[in-house]
Amino acid sequence: MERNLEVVGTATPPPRADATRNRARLLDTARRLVAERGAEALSMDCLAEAAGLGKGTIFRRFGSRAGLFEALVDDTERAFQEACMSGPAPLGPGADPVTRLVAYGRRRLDLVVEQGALLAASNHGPSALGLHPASRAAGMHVRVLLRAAGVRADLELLTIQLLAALDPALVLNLLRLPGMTLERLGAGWEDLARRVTAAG
Amino acid sequence: MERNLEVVGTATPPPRADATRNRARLLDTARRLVAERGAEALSMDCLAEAAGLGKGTIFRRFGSRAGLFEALVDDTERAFQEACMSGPAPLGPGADPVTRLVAYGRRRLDLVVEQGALLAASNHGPSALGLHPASRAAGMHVRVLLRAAGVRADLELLTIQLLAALDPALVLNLLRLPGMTLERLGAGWEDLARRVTAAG
DNA sequence: AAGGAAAACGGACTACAGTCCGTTCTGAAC
DNA sequence: GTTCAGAACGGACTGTAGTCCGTTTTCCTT
Repeated sequence: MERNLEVVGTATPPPRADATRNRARLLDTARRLVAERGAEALSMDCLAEAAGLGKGTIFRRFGSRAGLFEALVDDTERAFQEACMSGPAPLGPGADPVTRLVAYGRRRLDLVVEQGALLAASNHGPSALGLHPASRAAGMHVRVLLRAAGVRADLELLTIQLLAALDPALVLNLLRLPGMTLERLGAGWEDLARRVTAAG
Repeated sequence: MERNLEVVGTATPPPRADATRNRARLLDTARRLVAERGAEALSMDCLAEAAGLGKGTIFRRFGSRAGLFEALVDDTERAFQEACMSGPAPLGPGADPVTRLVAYGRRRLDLVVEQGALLAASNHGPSALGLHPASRAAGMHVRVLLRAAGVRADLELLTIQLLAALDPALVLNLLRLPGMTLERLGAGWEDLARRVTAAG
């Protein structure tokens, strides 16, 4: 008898019951603590104690602090990605590429305002690269839009340069500056996007 | 008798001899350790021991780890800033603004390759803002060039967006990507700068 | 239902940035 | 030269992310 009837080749064994239960418990507790005291104040020791679990369990499950936050924003990121790929225009297909690119940045800025601390904390490493799936998806999306807009350039690089302007940590800090508003950032993004796509 | 003959008004008392000596000793030791083992491997405990000083002294002098690295790159940053303001073209005055902007980014990328780890470690906070003097000077310079190039936009914001593409941590990570070279980054910057300044 | 291998767990442990406060040193005034 | 106020120092202390390995739990096999 095979241990896995569905996939014979690269079979990943199903997670154990306690692993699943504890994962859910950690995420629930984390969400509660974040709601109560903010994302920055959430330490791993604190979470472990509040969830009644060991610290090692957190790191086994999520790999790092950033990995935990990545899991926390996973739903939102999936929904956002879905909206980009198959939702209504102007974010989804239907509008022209530049309009979609503008809408992408504006919606992204909204997201940062809504849950910026979570997003910033979910950034692994020094700066955004195409490592975690969410940022990989973002890069793909923007690159496709740029190509569709007829931009002829090093699209991979241009994409990274554009997305750097939407980096949650950067945006969060900008919003703390006097005289900086979400509207202004949105207008700035639109201007940048139009300039970059203007030449062709 | 006045304690300070030169500046009467807001007189900052001169630093004590031991403070000056220890500051120099810390910087020397730090430079040596960085040369031997790299910037990432330099811990403050380690530096304190190697310099034969207490850890408190480091923090009293430099405020933070980033502050220490800021002091370490201070010479280079000053020279760079000087070259931008009054050096030979195309970096300094003489060339047209767009050419200067292109040269600025290219030279900045060179600097990141030369001492990227130091620059990355000297970044306070989450992402670059106009807080420490070096980045304030960079912002001023780019903003002036954009204005001189006739760009009509939210220049403060556009400057930040452009400089985000030169962030040391980002650039350092990009260079680790397969197929990414300094030349490619330079070309990418040039393309971005020309696109942004094209519209007016 | 019993056995056992592998996965998951727990919490002590390490390494690190940054703080605190009692102690030491400097330099200016007399 | 003595004094002394305040600057500078030292290193123990705190809080944090992440690691390690002996112990416990799961669940497949028989």
